[in-house]
Amino acid sequence: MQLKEILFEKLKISQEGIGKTKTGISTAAAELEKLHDQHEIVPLIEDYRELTKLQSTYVDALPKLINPKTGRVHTEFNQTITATGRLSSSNPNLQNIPIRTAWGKAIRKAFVADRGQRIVSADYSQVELRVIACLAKDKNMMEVFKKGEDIHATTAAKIFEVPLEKVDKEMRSAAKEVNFGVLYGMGAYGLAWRKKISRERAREFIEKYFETYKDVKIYLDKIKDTARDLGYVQTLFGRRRYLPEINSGVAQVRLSAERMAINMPIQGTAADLMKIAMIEVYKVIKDINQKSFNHEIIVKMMLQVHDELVFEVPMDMVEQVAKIIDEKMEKIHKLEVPIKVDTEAGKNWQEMEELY
DNA sequence: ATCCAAAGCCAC
DNA sequence: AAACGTGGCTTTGGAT
Ligand SMILES: Nc1nc2c(ncn2[C@H]2C[C@H](O)[C@@H](COP(=O)(O)OP(=O)(O)OP(=O)(O)O)O2)c(=O)[nH]1
Ligand SMILES: [Mn+2]
Ligand SMILES: [Mn+2]
Repeated sequence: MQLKEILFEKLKISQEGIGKTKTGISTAAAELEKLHDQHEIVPLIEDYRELTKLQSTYVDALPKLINPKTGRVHTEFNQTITATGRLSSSNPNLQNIPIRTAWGKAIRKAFVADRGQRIVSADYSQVELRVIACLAKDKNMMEVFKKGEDIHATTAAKIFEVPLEKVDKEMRSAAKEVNFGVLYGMGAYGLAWRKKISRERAREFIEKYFETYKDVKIYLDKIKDTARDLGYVQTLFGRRRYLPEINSGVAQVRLSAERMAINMPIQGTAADLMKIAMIEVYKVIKDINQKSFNHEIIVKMMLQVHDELVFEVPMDMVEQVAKIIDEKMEKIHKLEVPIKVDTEAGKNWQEMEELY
């Protein structure tokens, strides 16, 4: 029995303003939120959805996949799946471990370092914004990064209408969706719907965004033009994505291809930078391990999460190793803006403390 | 028993 | 007027 039948047929809750799917009425989380106060069952369904998702995908699944020999969960990193050059992870996917909600954080906390070890994580700061600032040679955006400012935080202050100092981690995270969404072609309608703001405010935000970063706008338009001419787009390092549908006569298909076209060079360049960084970081880690007692592998590169590398490091080496990794990643390729990496360490993947 | 599409949702 | 992108996993319901 489907949830939509219960809500809209049995309980006869109004369908006013509720979005549709191909087959009927949507019961997605954002739509349920609208019904939150319409019936006492709705908040319970929202909680149920979150909990069963986390239970089935992570709590039930991951412990079964612990390798008895290593005591660890091992993933596969796929190198030839994505259209942009990113890796993907499967069986299980360890690139989508929860972090957002309280229960999600509890799951992430289960990823712990071995005895005497610490988890070290190094994540590129605002990575695709830095990449696009360079590719577009956008004066204003490059200036922002040279000054060491934070566009996610700035956007959060605007969307939530609070002073910059009042922006917390959760608000900053929510602002990422706005920054990347707007960049990659989100409309005023979509922005208003996602952020629960008026269409007018959304429209104004997008307009000012591209007014502020007008070279970005010009650059994105130029990518579409060259995609139409050549039939492909490419990253800074020449990785290509072919997009034959960019010249489709069907507007929906063509516009979709245009959004793919503007995203790929940015997401792909960030992926290229990370892949090069992984090779270089591996080399220095290998050197460190070769100098260890009995050439034992003591520093381990464990995971890649698109713009983040996760390591296991002996606790007495954390500061030294983190510094080497951090510098290698930041200097991986000379761009016209500084590339910043945020490095953290902790006993588990949830309770991490920033280094330096 | 196996495959498939759709909806929904986790992450970057 | 509309229209962020990239993935993978689970559940459901239907078909082979
Ligand atoms: N199109 C799109 N790309 C996203 C989204 N979320 C993340 N990304 C991409 C762009 C980010 O630069 C990149 C890495 O994600 P992060 O969570 O590390 O964010 P970012 O590096 O921008 O900020 P940070 O300083 O690390 O908190 O992944 C999204 O909602 N839409
Ligand atoms: Mn990042
Ligand atoms: Mn990240």
